[in-house]
Amino acid sequence: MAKESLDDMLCFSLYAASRAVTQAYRAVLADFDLTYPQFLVVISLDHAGELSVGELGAAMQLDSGTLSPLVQRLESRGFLTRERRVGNERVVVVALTEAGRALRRDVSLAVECLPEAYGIKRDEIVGLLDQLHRITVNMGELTTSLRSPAPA
Amino acid sequence: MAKESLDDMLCFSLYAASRAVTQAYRAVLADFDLTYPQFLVVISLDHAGELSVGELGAAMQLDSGTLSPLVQRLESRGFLTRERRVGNERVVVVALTEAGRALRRDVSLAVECLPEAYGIKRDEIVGLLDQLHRITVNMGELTTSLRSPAPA
DNA sequence: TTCCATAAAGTTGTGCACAATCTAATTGCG
DNA sequence: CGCAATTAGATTGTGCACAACTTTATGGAA
Repeated sequence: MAKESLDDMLCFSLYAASRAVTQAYRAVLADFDLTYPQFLVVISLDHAGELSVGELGAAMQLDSGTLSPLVQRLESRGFLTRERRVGNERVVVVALTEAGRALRRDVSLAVECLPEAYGIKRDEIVGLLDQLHRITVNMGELTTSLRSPAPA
Repeated sequence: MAKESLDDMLCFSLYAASRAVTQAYRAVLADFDLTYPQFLVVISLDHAGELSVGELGAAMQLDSGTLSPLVQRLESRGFLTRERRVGNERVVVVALTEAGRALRRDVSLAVECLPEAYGIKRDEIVGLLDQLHRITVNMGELTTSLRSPAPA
């Protein structure tokens, strides 16, 4: 064995599929000058109402190093507000503005057509989502254990 | 409907799973000072013997804007050679050096343990790879058609 | 109350992704 | 041949991802 090609490696198939999907979203989101991660932030905030930067990071699996500048860019364009929580000034709470909610509505309509084009049958989707979640959880735990010191 | 959370969106589940897997690889590859895309280049070259930058791009689905600097970094560390093809000086042919092949062997051993940790049963893998390939192909075509002008 | 550990977000630096542009080599057509 | 169109890579600029570090705020414990 060994010498397998990239297409037989699950890690690469995931990497390629994720980028292909993101590119399709990018093509649609370009009309709104939104990047794909920015789109995810808008979706999350519309869903949750308001979230701290940390909660947003938990939802998207991203740290403040990625989210802070991303959220600042969306704030500077008027799509969301950032304010420190009274009683705990460390926490920055983020919420959509009315312009942000309008954007969410317009963008949702525009991307609605994309999931149909996956070529995945409706009855395959639930199983696929479950497999992807398992991979995400298991790899997250593995990464954590790889970084921890070996058992004392 | 609408108002669904990120975890129910296939695009996000793919994005999260891909990053989680890449992070596990990163934790292992750190010992070799290799990034995940650099690892994929080493695998591809070991598999194919030698490839032009364009062929490497076709295999990895990346353009020269990403590959050129990446390949140059690997060349500067002595893992591969870059030379223009005689008879067509536009083409740059890339191949592993002996050091590159040795790196491939060492890295392969180190990452061998990762696929077992996905938590995906052996008999699920083939179907999952097939679904991911379908998504990659279908989204690639959709992106192309979204960028082309409407049918004349 | 003072001080230290912890927590949350922001900052900095590197390397991808990708669009857009540029340069140079090649092809082909008049 | 002469030269416009094409092709292959490289370059430039923006924005993510992520590690490492800094800043500021909070919460205890002595």
